[in-house]
Amino acid sequence: MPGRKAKGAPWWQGRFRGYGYRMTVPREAIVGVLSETSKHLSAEDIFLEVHKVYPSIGLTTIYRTLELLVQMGLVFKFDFGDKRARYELAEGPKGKRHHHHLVCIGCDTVIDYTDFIDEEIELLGQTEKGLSKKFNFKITNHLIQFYGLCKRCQNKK
Amino acid sequence: MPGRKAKGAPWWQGRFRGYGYRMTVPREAIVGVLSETSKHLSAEDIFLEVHKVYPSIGLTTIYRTLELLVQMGLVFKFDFGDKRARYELAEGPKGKRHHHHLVCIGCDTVIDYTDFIDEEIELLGQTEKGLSKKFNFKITNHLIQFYGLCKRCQNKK
DNA sequence: ATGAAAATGAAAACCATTATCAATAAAGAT
DNA sequence: ATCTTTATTGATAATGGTTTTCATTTTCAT
Repeated sequence: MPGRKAKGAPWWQGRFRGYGYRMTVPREAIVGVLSETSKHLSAEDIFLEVHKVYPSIGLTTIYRTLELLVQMGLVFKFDFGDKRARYELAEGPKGKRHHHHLVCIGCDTVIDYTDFIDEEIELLGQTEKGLSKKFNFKITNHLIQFYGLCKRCQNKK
Repeated sequence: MPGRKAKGAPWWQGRFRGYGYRMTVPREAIVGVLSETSKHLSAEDIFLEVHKVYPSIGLTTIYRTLELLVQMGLVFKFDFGDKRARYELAEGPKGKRHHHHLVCIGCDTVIDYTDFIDEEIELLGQTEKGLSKKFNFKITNHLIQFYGLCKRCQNKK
């Protein structure tokens, strides 16, 4: 029954333990917020959201935890052109589909797309294999973003 | 005779004029530095290089000019994980081949690769076309980066 | 329950990038 | 060549997201 609200430990706790990290209330809350949105949240966005439930958790902890999560591969960190970094939960067990981004350089709006992912993924797989061998790299991740002007910004000028 | 040191106006001057911008000594110097390296320079790197020849040119101007160049499409701006932005001349008339990046998350080393570019470019072209139509986006650019651990960093831990 | 070590929060520090503004230089007109 | 307009520049200060610091609190194996 995959969609059910489980009472047991959330799936990500094992991940923390596996890395030798402790499970804490702030970490729980932060992953919780990330897992309930499909938006690209900034550290402050997450702070504000967490703050509603746990007002005592500070922004510093948000940053520290996010860094940890990125390092664990549980979260992706993006730069979309506005100054702040954006964070997204990497695909979890019940996760949404893997997607790439379409970024408007006029208004910094970001569209997630999944439409052409399959072909991309296949090519990426081959490319990764080739690059790994040639450069002795252990590839763990990739970033694909298209930049351009959204409809609204095309008309602006 | 494409490889010759021309005495006339460098090729990029027309580009500035075309945008209604003036051609100045600092701009000349900055594009000059970028056109003579294949490294990924930070604003400060460029400042230091320019400073050797024109000690009066300030860092502010470097930033302003880079922003201009990026906006003109003459320069690409990248974020490789160390805090500073990195800049690269977009392919010019005598430019090097278009390339993508392989970024080590251990030491922030960046490798330019061109090996698998052709297949990637073709797929990207199709994807761009599809995305443009579906989302009404005017796509002007793309970013592809692979992340992982270089040989040295794999052995470290 | 207990204690060692990890994690946290408040505040200060950091530092790449931007904004300000008076002085300078580019480019067309004279 | 000089003048005039206006973009551009440089020094300085300000900005603001992110990190550091360090004393306090919390986790979790025992």
